[in-house]
Amino acid sequence: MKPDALRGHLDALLLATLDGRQLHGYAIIEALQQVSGGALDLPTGTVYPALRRLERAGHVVSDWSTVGGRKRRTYRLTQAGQKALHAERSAWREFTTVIDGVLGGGGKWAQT
Amino acid sequence: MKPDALRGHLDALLLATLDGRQLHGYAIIEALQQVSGGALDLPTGTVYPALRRLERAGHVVSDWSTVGGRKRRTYRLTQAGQKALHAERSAWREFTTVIDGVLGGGGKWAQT
DNA sequence: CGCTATATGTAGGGTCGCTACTTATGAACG
DNA sequence: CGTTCATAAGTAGCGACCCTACATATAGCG
Repeated sequence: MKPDALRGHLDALLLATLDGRQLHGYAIIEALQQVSGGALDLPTGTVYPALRRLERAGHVVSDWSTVGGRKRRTYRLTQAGQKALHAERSAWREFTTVIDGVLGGGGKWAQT
Repeated sequence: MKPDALRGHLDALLLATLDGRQLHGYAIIEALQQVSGGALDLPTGTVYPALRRLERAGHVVSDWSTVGGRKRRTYRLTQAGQKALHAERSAWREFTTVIDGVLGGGGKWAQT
């Protein structure tokens, strides 16, 4: 998959991954690898800044914890984040519908 | 639809619009408006540079013509463009499958 | 003549994911 | 004890690319 096809959809992935549970950054990356069957292998330089953006936007909050001497910043959705996730899902459906309409067309552009 | 959700998918739209016919830039914009029911209203500053990129890449070629005193640069797909369109369609299917898998999940993230 | 639709184009900016690098700890291995 | 690897978080800077705004030109209408 080309690198930045994700442009504009990364937030949705992160919010969805945090839906119903709390995870730290590293775990989010691993979770995305798993659910995508390895197709999504996001570098830390992509995920950490994105999480901070989401926190600045008020969509997630973070707590520090220390597990086995290692610091973990654990994120979870806020109510605004839940709302944002809902909005992202709608936007995604609309987006795919529009693009599918252009790409698929049903069989060429067939003006009926 | 947020403006640059298109990021990385614009080429696919343009190639698909030119599939099986030849159009000039302005007509491409109108065609995309029509097939998307108005959801896609691309500014000329987006489309024209994109078409030149595609031409540099060898995916389309252009011919000048004058219709009613107005100059038109008419584009059509090359064989490489056809191939690229095919690749874009596959990439799009893969992309949506992956993102759908994360966003939909089937009902939360349900680790089975 | 002025205004709108048609038609193409350039300049500059801003976003955002990526590459590459840094820092730090615990565990395993010799 | 020292080296290396996995875990964990982070920053700096780059580059692609879509957008806003503007420039240019003609045809047609009032």
